[in-house]
Amino acid sequence: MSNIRHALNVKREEDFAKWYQEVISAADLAEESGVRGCMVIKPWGYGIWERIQRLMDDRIKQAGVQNTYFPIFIPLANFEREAAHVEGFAKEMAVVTHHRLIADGKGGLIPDPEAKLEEPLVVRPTSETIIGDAMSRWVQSWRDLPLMLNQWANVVRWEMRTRMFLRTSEFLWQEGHTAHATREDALEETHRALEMYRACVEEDLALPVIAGEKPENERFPGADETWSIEAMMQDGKALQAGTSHYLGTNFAQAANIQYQDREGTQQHCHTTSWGTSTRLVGGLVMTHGDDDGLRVPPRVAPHQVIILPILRDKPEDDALLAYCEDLRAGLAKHQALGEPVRVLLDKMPGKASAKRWDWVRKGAPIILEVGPRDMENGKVAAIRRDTLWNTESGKLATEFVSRDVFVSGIGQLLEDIQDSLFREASDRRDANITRGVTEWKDVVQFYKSNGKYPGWVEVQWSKPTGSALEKVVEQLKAEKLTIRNVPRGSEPADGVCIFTGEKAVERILVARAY
RNA sequence: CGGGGAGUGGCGCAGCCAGGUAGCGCACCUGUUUUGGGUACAGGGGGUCGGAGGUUCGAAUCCUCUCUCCCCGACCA
Repeated sequence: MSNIRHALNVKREEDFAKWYQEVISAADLAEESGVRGCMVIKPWGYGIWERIQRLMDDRIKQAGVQNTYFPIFIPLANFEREAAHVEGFAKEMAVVTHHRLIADGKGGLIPDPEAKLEEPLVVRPTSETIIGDAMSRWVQSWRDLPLMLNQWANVVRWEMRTRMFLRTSEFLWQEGHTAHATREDALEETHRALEMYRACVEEDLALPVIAGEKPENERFPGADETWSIEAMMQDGKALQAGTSHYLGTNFAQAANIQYQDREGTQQHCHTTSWGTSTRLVGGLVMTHGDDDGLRVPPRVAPHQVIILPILRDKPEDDALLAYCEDLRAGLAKHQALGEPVRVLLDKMPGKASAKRWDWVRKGAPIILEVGPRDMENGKVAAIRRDTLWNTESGKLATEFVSRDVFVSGIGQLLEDIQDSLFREASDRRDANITRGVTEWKDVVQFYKSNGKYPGWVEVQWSKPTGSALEKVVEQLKAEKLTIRNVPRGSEPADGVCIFTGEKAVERILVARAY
């Protein structure tokens, strides 16, 4: 318990924001770059992102969506077309105005005034406009629909305040863009993407989420409907982990995406867009991290098993390494969670004990220590990252098991870890959603008295619009609260609106958010 | 972008108020010791003190400007 000596210097309960940063650096995920709001993603962090990409990409392709790549630069005129979109993004755009540098005469360089672009290019904050432009050329007939595209790319949004992975000026993501003949088809796609995100994030990243529709004030600029999956972090705040938008015909009208229907008349397409980003890595940290660093769920772990030979700089090391290599090959032949087990034999020089703590902080699901005596006895010393400590003794809960038993059970073990991480997170999430609050003062009181771990509150409302909604948003803002979403498939409303006192029409989740 | 805080070897910090030419812990390297393990001891390497300009005989320390990061707010994935 208290005698446990943790691998990090900051504990979650002491200072969650500081702890988060320490995990990012201690787990070797990323570091500051010196460029405002931009980060360098290091091998372990990028490896996790690559796993997410891989699993998400498989799901995207299974749905019949094709990958493409569009330019990072968007002509200003192109970007200007959709009014709400412009209004939403204009204030956070990076703009390219010159194409050449010249010496400033003081040993430095400045943009060449002679090389000013006739029309500035904006760095994409998202690609609806430029992809819409292509769609207008690619779609002619109802036979061309649906057109379903995706791209993996970087985007730039000039953020006021940034946080590693959660909100950076440049981030990596996937953006799906589809065009359909009818509203029904586009809505179906919007929900299909949302469900795909729910499944990927819950099953692969082990982050329990609540899928639902965003209220009007939280909609994507230019969307008719915005849906999200919301995950609860360990400090009780909500993290939007993925969004899916039904764009109506707004972008189709702006970009002139039309098709000729079976009757020969021109119709505007109904489009959708949906995205998930490197923010998911931040969600992984704030959901599965503990006071010893990160815990990576096996499905997204670049390496699921780390073999650490206890090398002693002696001739016997060769035999031990051969034994470990044999162990590695044996494990790699097994399947876990539908894929070959990913094993790393860490032969890097250095003390095994120091390397063990490095892997603990990084969150490799299983660490195997193999010394000469293990080799002799045919055993391995196995450490499960998700249940690291023996809380009674305050020591690591290392298990000495027979090598053969361990190898044949690896698939089941990794599955157990994946499941238990998800269960731990979803139990915590469920325990911290409070339902049945009917008075606004109780909501205020709730957040006053649960400052450390606010959690979420479900309330009923009358779904006001326009200025009435603005008033509600102001009221929430005063308590640092936001409406997360209207959970999909929740019970119908049966009370009165907590804000207006009118008859309630639906249930919403209220929370503090990242 | 407003308010507050901070940038000193890889990490965490002291020194700055009362200018004199850089220090501690961890990590790292070498050696010895130890060997079911976050070992111990000894020796050693590494920093133009975020950057630029200024004051001064002399600046990590004082002044000006600037960049970056953190916290709070406004904005947002």
